[in-house]
Amino acid sequence: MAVTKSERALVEQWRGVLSVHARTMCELDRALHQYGLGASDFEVLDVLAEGAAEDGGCAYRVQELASRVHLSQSALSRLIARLEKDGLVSRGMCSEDRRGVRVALTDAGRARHAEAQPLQRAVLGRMFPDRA
Amino acid sequence: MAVTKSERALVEQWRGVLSVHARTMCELDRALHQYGLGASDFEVLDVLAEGAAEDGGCAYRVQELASRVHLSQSALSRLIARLEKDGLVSRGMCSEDRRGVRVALTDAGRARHAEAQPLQRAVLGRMFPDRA
DNA sequence: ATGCATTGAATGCAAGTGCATTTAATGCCG
DNA sequence: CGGCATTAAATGCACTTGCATTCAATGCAT
Repeated sequence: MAVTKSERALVEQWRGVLSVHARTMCELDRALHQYGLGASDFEVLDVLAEGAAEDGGCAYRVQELASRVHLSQSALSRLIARLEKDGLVSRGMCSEDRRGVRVALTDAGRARHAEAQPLQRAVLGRMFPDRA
Repeated sequence: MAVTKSERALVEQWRGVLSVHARTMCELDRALHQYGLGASDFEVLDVLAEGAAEDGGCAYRVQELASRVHLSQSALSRLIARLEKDGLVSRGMCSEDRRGVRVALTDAGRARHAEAQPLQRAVLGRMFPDRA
């Protein structure tokens, strides 16, 4: 019976995650669309901006981004291509490994992120009622 | 400063959800592919099977499914169409509202679900280490 | 009963995603 | 040095998804 009960709890837990994820993702997507961004786009910009805050470099390898963001390598590659087309990031070659690509926030990208961040945080605040 | 700290916590919380969701979803998808099912497919079968366990009827309106599963109405409609093509569910018209559609598990669907469920539960068990 | 707004589900369409493959640059072993 | 396995990123492709629209059935008001 312990088995049955914990199974039920497991399923409940998973459903909870699913539910929070779906609702938050959906709201985020809607909110960010105002700024011409999808949730994934913002996620990438956010990581880049955070990196830029720490050291001034703000240049990530695609691989590093992939490990911090929940996207496949191919999806990320295309996403970066889109962001570049919109002038929000720039792709530059990597001096120490010419296969690699360095992705950096442009001024426009930094600006867009700064614009969108408050709204994103507001949504998170709404979706995760205190006890944070 | 409290503001800054709770913002950080908020972001951490959200990233946590994102991370658990992505990893679990991915594993589930891989695991269920063995049975020719995607994660969404199983989610629907699971709801139907659960309903069938409670009352014998096991016939849901599409709307009811939509509210229990995290998919848009259109995605669900197509998903049901796929499941029907694979013979796992059947669509029947709804007597009290002829616009409505009743979706029911077929025997094959029930069987497939029964086959896949243990693996799904196993994955959940692995992804949510105890304290469930 | 007739007409009109509303609701349930299906469908056209464009976008984003993952898998598998490709292309380019490295590293290593002989 | 030359060839071969390996790694980084880009691309072909098929599939799923969501939004907007469509089509059919209701229900309500006149």
